[in-house]
Amino acid sequence: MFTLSEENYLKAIYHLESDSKKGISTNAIAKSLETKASSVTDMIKKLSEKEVVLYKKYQGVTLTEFGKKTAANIVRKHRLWEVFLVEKLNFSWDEVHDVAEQLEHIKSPKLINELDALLGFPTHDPHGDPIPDKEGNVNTVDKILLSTLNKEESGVCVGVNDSSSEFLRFLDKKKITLGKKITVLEKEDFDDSLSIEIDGEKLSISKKIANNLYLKK
Amino acid sequence: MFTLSEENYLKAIYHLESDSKKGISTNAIAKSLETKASSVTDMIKKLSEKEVVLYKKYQGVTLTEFGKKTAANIVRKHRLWEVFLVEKLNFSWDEVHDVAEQLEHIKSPKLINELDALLGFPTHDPHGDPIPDKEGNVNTVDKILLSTLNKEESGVCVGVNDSSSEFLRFLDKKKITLGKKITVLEKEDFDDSLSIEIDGEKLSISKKIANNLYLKK
DNA sequence: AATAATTTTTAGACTAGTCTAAAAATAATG
DNA sequence: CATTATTTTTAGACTAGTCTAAAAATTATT
Ligand SMILES: [Mn+2]
Ligand SMILES: [Mn+2]
Ligand SMILES: [Mn+2]
Ligand SMILES: [Mn+2]
Repeated sequence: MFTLSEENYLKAIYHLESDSKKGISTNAIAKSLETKASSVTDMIKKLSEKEVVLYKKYQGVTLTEFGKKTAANIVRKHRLWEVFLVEKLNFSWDEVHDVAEQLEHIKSPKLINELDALLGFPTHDPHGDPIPDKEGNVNTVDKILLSTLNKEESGVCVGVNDSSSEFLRFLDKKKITLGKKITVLEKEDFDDSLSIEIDGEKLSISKKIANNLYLKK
Repeated sequence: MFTLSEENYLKAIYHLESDSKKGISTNAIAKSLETKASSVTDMIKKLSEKEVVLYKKYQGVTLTEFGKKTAANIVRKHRLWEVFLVEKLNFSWDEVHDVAEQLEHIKSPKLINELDALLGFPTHDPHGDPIPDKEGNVNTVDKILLSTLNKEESGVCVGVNDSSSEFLRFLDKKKITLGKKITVLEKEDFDDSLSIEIDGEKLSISKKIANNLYLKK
């Protein structure tokens, strides 16, 4: 069994690994958990004792297979709860994160299995992120950033890179939701902004937005 | 805000107060939380600082109004989650307690309001215990123990005194569920056992059972 | 009322998790 | 390659929550 704190560390390392491949640095973990490097070093030693990470001083950490499975299961719970909050409890996608952050630590295999069934075995959370299965396997889709599309190309919204409330509410305001088709009409060299078509309407989109919205061609 | 531990102490005191009226003793709290009296004394001081209990050395504690409201809110959450687990996730009434014990500490007013609505604003949990409203008010029903009924009298099952898995599964086996009518056919002076009628069938019930089943006349 | 039994509190210690400040190791730079 | 700069680890301290053992207060019993 893992403590709440250990679980949060595991999850942070899991997410950092999916981006960077190499050993995860103490500082990277500290930044992602808004804690201090010295605290991270302490915790890493505990996690290493528990055989969920491999650790050699000054070399960063890597999750073991056991660690990966454990972390994936926490992510699974987090995302299933997010679906529940949106589908059953009328939360909007920018309200779910903090609550899911708590709910992901509830210990009960039956609870999560039944929740999965209640929700109809969803494959993705409200932000388009894939839900790991019971074994910790994830279906990674080949999604690309809107900013990488060329003029005339189009795709369907499938996820966000930044899932802050601010960004999500911005998307809501612009009526950009998952599942909608976007076509790039124009790319401005000057400020890298885009002119896109969505819902048959023309919309101007900044570089920052285009860098945080994932599409599937 | 209260820590998980503080919340568990508050809830324990709340339940003990509803039985005993007077100041709750250190030992009683220790017993109910399976901890040591010295730990209780420490925690009581913190709770007293936070103005949720009144405390004078060697005199036991009483909840303040604020403390009562806070505790009732935790009980509210516990019982709403129990209803959710039974109604939506196919848990049986003997499986819900440990999970609800964790879920009751999740912090999110919106979560609990929406859950309440999803469940159709239930008034009682799966064990027949009343669910406090948002203000912490409880609808106490005048329920009586089966053991207090006289020969020929009858009532409807509305709750349990002991909510251990063992007792609840025993009731399941005997098909004694909330809402069913029970009539006392015979009272044995020898061992205080009862002969009852339920579902048109005759059943023999020990003193221990009769002391843990609540009826409403 | 005096003594014994019980309850409660205190004193001191321990673990988990965190922090600051300093030391050690690694990486970057001229 | 020698010197800086950065990263990481260690050392020591702090809080929350718990425990054991001993002291103090209360309650029960002769
Ligand atoms: Mn979390
Ligand atoms: Mn998400
Ligand atoms: Mn609890
Ligand atoms: Mn209950």
